[in-house]
Amino acid sequence: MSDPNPAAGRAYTHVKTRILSGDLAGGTLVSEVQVGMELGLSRTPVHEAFLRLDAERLLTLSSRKGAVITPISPREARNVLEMREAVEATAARRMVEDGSTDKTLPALASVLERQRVHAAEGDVDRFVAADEEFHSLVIDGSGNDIAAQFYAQLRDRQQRLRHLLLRLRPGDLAGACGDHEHLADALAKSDADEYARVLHAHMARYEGAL
Amino acid sequence: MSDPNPAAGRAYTHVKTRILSGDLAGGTLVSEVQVGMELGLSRTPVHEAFLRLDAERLLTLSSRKGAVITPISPREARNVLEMREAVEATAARRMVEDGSTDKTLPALASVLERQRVHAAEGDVDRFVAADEEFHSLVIDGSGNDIAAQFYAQLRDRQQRLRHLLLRLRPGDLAGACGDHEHLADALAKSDADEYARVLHAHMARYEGAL
DNA sequence: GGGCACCCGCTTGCATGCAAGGATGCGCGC
DNA sequence: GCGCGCATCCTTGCATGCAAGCGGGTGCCC
Repeated sequence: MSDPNPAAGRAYTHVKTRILSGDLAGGTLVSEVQVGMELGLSRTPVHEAFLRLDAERLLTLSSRKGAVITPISPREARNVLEMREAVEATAARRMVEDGSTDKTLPALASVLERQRVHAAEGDVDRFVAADEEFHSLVIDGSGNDIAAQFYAQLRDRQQRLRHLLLRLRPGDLAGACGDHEHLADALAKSDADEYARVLHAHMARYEGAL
Repeated sequence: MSDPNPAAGRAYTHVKTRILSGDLAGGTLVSEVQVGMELGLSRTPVHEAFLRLDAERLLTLSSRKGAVITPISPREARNVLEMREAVEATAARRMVEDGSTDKTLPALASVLERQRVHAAEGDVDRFVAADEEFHSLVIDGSGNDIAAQFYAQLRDRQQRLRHLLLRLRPGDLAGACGDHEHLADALAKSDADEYARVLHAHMARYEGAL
């Protein structure tokens, strides 16, 4: 996903990073030549990058006018969290149905352990990385490729929200760890409904924070 | 979505149609020049089309070898149906929470009526179109853009499955209509849980058919 | 006969040229 | 002063040229 072609991949990563970090604000008009100059590339690979980003709804190409960075709608946070919840609850349910939780539980425990350390140290960046890893493990464990594809996009959008809006308060970190512990427990008990309930509360915590 | 640029859009639609209809089987190697010749275009717009289709996972670009049509995995049907169920149940739940079912119910009733006619006439193609319209109305009614985006992709993938595998038996049409009636009723009663239950059964019906 | 190297044709990646479409701002007419 | 039209600059859409990577087939050598 990160090096399909040297030039096009570089352009893609460059622009995407700037969008997700909030460096390029919504509504900004960017041109292919401009980005190309910055990276020493011609328009072609930049155009490719723009097409991919357009498919991800991170910008909108309008013919012969340029590309405008998609503004974040007020409903974006709710939309993202709702979809994350839907996808992940379904993934957990499938793992329970298939009896394949055993393959994922050890990895979850390992991530959770690291996450607790980062929470204690107040290392928010690593904490967030571990948080994402935890949820991704569940998605991947389900074996549903489409869920994984969707989840990757949702992760991007949430990253963009995180940079735009406030950072998590350190006090929330411990609570999130507790949530994850409950989630892992629910999986260990093969209780998909409880997983869904706890996940819903977990998302509500984030929604409150945004 | 269907005419971003004249040439690139034509190439995109052309190739996508052939993939979804099963005309281009999984594993087939297609080249840009080949498609360009067929449509009287140069490689550039065809390349654009390929990039978009790659983003939708309908084909895979491998550098300097060509584009291979993504084969349908044996798990594809289950993956698609699971995600459809997750997304649509969430959409219905939001409509209930927001009390916005009233805006959608009349349209649902209208589609349902048409669908019954098509079922009675055994017009499978129109029936399927109405079926898709019904579900899309629910998704759109939720106002979750991301859900709509995901659902559109799922619809494409399901269309591909439908063409690859057996057609629906006419006997199923009436049953599907009954399901839709139940779904609309659940929405009218603002019972999101019942909607989810009926939807699950509805999807199981399709999964059995594949 | 078997194995290896090379060459050729295929493919795309990227740069560039040309032309068309849209927005802006200036100047003219009123 | 106000409004309209035009010219210009900006943007991208698409075609094409060139080079590089990959695979298949052939021919050589052993």
